[in-house]
Amino acid sequence: MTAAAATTVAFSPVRCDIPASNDGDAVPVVLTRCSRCKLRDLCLPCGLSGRDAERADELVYTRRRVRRGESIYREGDAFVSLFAVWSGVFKTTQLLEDGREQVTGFQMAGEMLGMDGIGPEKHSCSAVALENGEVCVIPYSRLEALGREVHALQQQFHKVMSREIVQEHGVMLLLGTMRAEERLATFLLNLSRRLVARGYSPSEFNLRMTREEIGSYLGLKLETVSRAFSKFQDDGLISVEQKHIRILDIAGLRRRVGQKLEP
Amino acid sequence: MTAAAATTVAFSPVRCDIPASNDGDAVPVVLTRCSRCKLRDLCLPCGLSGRDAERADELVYTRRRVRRGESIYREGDAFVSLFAVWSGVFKTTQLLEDGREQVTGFQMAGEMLGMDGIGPEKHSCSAVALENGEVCVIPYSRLEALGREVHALQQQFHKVMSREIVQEHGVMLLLGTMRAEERLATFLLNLSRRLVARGYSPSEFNLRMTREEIGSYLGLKLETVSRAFSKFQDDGLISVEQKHIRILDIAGLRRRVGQKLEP
DNA sequence: CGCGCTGTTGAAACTTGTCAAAGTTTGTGG
DNA sequence: CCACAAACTTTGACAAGTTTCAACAGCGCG
Repeated sequence: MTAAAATTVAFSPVRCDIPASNDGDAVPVVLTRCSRCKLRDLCLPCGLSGRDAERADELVYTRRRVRRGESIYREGDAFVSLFAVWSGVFKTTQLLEDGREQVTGFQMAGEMLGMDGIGPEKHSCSAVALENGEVCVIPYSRLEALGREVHALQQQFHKVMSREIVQEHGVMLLLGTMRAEERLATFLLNLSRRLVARGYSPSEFNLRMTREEIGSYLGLKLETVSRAFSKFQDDGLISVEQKHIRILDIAGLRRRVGQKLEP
Repeated sequence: MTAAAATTVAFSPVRCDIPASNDGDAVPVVLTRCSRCKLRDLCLPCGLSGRDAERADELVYTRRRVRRGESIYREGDAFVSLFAVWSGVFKTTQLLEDGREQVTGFQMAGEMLGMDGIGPEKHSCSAVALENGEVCVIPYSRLEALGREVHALQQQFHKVMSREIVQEHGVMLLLGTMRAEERLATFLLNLSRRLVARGYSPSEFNLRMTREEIGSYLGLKLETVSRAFSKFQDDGLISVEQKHIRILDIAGLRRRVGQKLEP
C-alpha cells in the first residue's frame, strides 16, 4: 500500500560534527540535505534547482525526533527556528486566557511550523506530535541570511508564508459560514487532497487525531463530529471504522460543501 | 477631537514623473516618502532608522485614492503589488463557490493588504473601501529587491506577515470557541486597541462597517450582532447610537470575553 | 419628501451543545 | 497473555444559543 511506501526512509542521515553556529547550538547533529530529501518538492526548497538547491542544504543541520504527545515548541517559547515536518502528523494549539483551547491546524510532511513566532519573537501557539515523527530544524537567522543570497529561496519562503495566510482565510470561511456537516466534509476533502500530494491514497486513510481534536479545529464539539461521521456513513459517502476512513463518494462529499471546494 | 487630527494630512504629496518601472506601471504619479510619513511607525518601515529609513523611500512611488465601495483588488486578480492603508478603512472579503461571502478582515491606517496574493500569484480575496481613503502601492518586485539590500526592511516584512498569521489564529479562536457576545466584545476591544495606536480615543468611535459586515466577520447574522449591541448597552458597557459607539466600561467588556484578551 | 438601506426587536424553528450512559479500543502491568 | 483501567467513540434526550422570518423604525441620499 502506498501508505507504507511514504513512511519508508528514502534518505540516509550522515553523522558529523558541525562547528558551533552563531545561534548557540553546538551539539553533534545529523546532517541532512534538502537537495536529496524525498520531500524537496513539497517543502520549503520546492522549485529550487541546480546551485540554488545545493545551497539550500545549508539551511537544515538537524532533524529532531518528536514522540507522540511531545511538543516541538510551546506557546510563549522564545522563537529561534522554524520547523519542517519530515514525518508524522502534528497539531498546533492555542489557548484562551480562560483555559479554552483550540486546535489551529494539523501539519504533515513538508509543511512548515513556527512562522507565527517571527513577528512576536515568541511562539503564539504550541506544536504537538500526534504520532512519532521527525522535524527538520531551520534556524531562522540562517534562513534570513541564506535568503538574502539565494533569491529563489527568499521567494519560496515568502510564498510559503503567504499560502499559510490564504489557508487560514479558508479556515475562517469554514468557521464563519459553514454548518457542522459542511465543515467535516471540507476537512475530509482537504485531508484527502494533502494525502494525495504525498503519494497516499486519496480515499483511504487513518486519522491521527481524535474526534475531540477534529472538533476543536472545526469549532464543534466531539459529539457533533461523531454524529456527522455517522451521518456521512449512513448516506454512503464514507465508511468509518474508528480512525480508519474510506471515502466512497468523493463527489457526494463535495456536494455537501455548498458546491465544491477543491478541484 | 483626536479623530479629526489623524485625518489631517501631515504630509504634502509632490507631483512628479517617474520613469517606466519594469512592472508595467508608467503613469505620472504622486511621489511619497515613507521616511516622512506620519504612519512610518505603524507601517512596514516601522523600526527602520537612518540610511535604512531613507532607502525605504524607494518602496512606494504611488498613492492611490479609493472611493467608498471601490475595490483595490478583487479575488482572482493577478498579484503585482502590496498595499499599505494610508487613510480610510477597508475590508477584505472572500467568496465561497455557492455565493456565500465572508469578511475576513478590516484594515486601517498602516496595515498591509494583499499578502495573500504572493503565494498563489493572484489575490484570493477582494479588498474594498468602507469609506474614501488612500493606499500606498508597494510593487512586490521592488519590495523583494530592496529587501535583499536593506536587511532591516526584509526582517520587518517577515514580521508583518507573521503577525498577520498570528492575528488570523486569533480570529480562528474567536470563531471556533466564542459565543456571540464574546465575539462582539473581542471585536470592540480589538478595534479600540488599534484606534488608540493611531491616536484616536480608545472609548469613542464611529464604526465604518454595517452590522452585516461585522456579523460576517464574526460568523454571526446581523440580527445577532444587533442584539449583542443592545445587550451591552442595556448592561451599561457601551452606548450605541447607530454607528457611534462609546465604551463606558472597558473592564466589564473584557470580562465578557472569558477573562481578558488584550492587555 | 420619499424611497432604500440599515438597524432593532419579537417569536418560532433549527442547529449544535450538554449531559448521560454504554460500547469499544488501547495501553499497562501483573 | 490476560485483566483492568483509561481514553476514545457512539448514541439518545433535552437545553441553549443562534438563525430565520417578519414587522417596523430611523437615517440619509437624491
